[in-house]
Amino acid sequence: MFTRSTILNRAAELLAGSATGDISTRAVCEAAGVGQPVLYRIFGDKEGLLSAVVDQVWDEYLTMKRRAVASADPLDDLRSGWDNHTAFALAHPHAYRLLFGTSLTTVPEAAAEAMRLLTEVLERLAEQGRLRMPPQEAGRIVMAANSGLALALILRPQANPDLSISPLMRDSVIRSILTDTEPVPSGASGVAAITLRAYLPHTEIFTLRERGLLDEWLERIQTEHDIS
Amino acid sequence: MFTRSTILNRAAELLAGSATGDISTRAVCEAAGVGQPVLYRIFGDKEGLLSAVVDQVWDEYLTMKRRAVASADPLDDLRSGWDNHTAFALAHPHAYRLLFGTSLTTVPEAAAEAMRLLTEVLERLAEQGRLRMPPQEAGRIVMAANSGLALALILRPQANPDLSISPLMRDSVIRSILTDTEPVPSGASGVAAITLRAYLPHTEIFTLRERGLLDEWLERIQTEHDIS
DNA sequence: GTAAACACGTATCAACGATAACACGCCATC
DNA sequence: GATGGCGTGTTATCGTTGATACGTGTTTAC
Repeated sequence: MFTRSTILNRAAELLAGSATGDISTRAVCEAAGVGQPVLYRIFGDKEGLLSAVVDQVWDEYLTMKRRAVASADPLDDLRSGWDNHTAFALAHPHAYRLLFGTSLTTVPEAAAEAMRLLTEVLERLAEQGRLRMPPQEAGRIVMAANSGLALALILRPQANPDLSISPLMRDSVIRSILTDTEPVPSGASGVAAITLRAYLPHTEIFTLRERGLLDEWLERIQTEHDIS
Repeated sequence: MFTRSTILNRAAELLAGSATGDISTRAVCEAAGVGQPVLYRIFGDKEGLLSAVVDQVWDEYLTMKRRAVASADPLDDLRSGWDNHTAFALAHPHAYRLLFGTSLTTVPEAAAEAMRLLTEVLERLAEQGRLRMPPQEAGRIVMAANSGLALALILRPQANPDLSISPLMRDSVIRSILTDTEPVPSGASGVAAITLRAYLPHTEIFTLRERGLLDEWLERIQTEHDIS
């Protein structure tokens, strides 16, 4: 499949160089030195071509992000992830708009992968007891906020001339999903178990047997973490 | 200017009824009973037509919002503004996507007007000393977050099947721009449940069945505390 | 050696955005 | 009252675009 990558590269170049973010299959085929039927046999559709282009452009960004080593504090990863996301959007505005601003019927891959990487970082935060909501919901919030800001920066630069809004919004959103407590690196689970064991007698949502078994399990977590 | 409003109404209907969010000037003219040159003399361009359609669709929403009486607490206005914004986006997905997801060169007035109304509410909050940043910056943050969420709900409904993410994100974003006047509502037990649920996949001290049941119970605690 | 499978280009279609050229009704001006 | 400008509409047409039918050359299997 040599022609496929050729078409993909030329299409990506034309998309990056276009003023409106729209490209024609004819121009792509002419740049790639092939006829139109070749393109349609490989990608089936113009939308199929655009989806493949978006996936390719995003892939280099996502592989770079995957390769990045997790730092000691997941909060740093969360912040740098936001900054990288925003920088990528500004560097590839058309590809970004195709992924986050239009409804391509066949592009779940890049978006799902980005969300997966984000959720990983958030789960590390949750393990430390610093997340005030489930990682999935926090991920949706961060992703929606980040993409909303990036689209605003791309599509309305005159209304958002100041790029410093990005770290400001980043820290605001991150603050809103975190607890106010300091990080508890290792003992978070044990502390959480203690907290819940103290809470159990005051709730009515469990039967006596459930409560008893839950208390046993929480105790098991607690002793696992050597908190006495 | 009777034909202008006729064309505008027919175009809005066709846009609302279209599957892809795209309409052709030919179809609009045929529905309005006029020739194409009429459309082009009035709106100059297809983009001019789309901008006018977006402005018209948004106008009914904005006038409704303008007419709404300011409540005693600007925080209530801010919350209802978020909810109305989201509801409008879901009710008019194509017009919304045209305004917040594409780069119409002839900028619709609607975006600036929506931002102005939002800033008014935020200025009332600032007067009460409850805003931790200038109203303009807070407005950009809230607008970017709200539009990002709305676009995600419109364009990726399968990834965001739960509409309850909207009030969750609303309160998170609002909390992040306000001064810390209110404590975390539910506090320790809910956070402890979240922490332990994130910890469960990484421990070996439970069997698969134990882990599954424990996760269910922790979820029950979490929802009982309704962290939002 | 022959036929089937495959890949590619030529020519073409239907739909689209946009425009030139012209036709009609209205109103102020002389 | 004739006339010229002006707003408003039509018909016919151009160039471009997404998409495809069809023929041709090449490779592969037996």
